[in-house]
Amino acid sequence: MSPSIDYEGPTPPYQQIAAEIVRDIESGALAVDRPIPSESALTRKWGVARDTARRAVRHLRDLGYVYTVPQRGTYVRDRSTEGGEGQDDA
Amino acid sequence: MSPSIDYEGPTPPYQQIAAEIVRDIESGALAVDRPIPSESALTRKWGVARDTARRAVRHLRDLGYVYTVPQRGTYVRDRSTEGGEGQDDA
DNA sequence: TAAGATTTGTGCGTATGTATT
DNA sequence: TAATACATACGCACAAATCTT
Repeated sequence: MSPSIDYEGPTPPYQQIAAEIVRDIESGALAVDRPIPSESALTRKWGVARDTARRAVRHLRDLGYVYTVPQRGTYVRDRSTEGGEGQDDA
Repeated sequence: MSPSIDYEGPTPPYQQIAAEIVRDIESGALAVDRPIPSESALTRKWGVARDTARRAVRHLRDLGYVYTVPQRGTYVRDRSTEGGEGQDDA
């Protein structure tokens, strides 16, 4: 199913994209240590600018859902037992 | 003296700008809870794009040197005793 | 009350450098 | 050599909140 951005609501596009990826992670659609869609992929999939896709990825990193390997890609992080720095939410 | 960016070295411009502000903070030139130069000011002062100025500010935030109040400005954070989340460096 | 300036937040487009495959 | 992907940097624009006049 193709996602769509809501430009009217209060939630910024990059957060909407991040939320979608979070759902994919928590549902298991995106497994641990597997790459999430690239910036280009997100750009095409959502019809947004690269910066927006970048913000989404950065947001996920800030939330601790993923980790980025420079010049390689961004991967799903294991939030279950690895380390204890997992910030749950609010 | 007017600062200048070194575009040749390995240190990206936004980090050079951030480092300069860190020096101002640690020297006391920028006091706690006082605003650091705005993004526009940094843009003019260093002759860089706003994106670069924003990165510098974000970097300072990531390092725990400042905090940003939306639509207000970015201020020097008290890293001495307030809270214990101060990440010293590496 | 209103207008204007200031500042941050967000978005889009593009280019270059570097590393990996 | 080429495609892919990330990091960084440049440009521009508008919105929202704040502050000043």
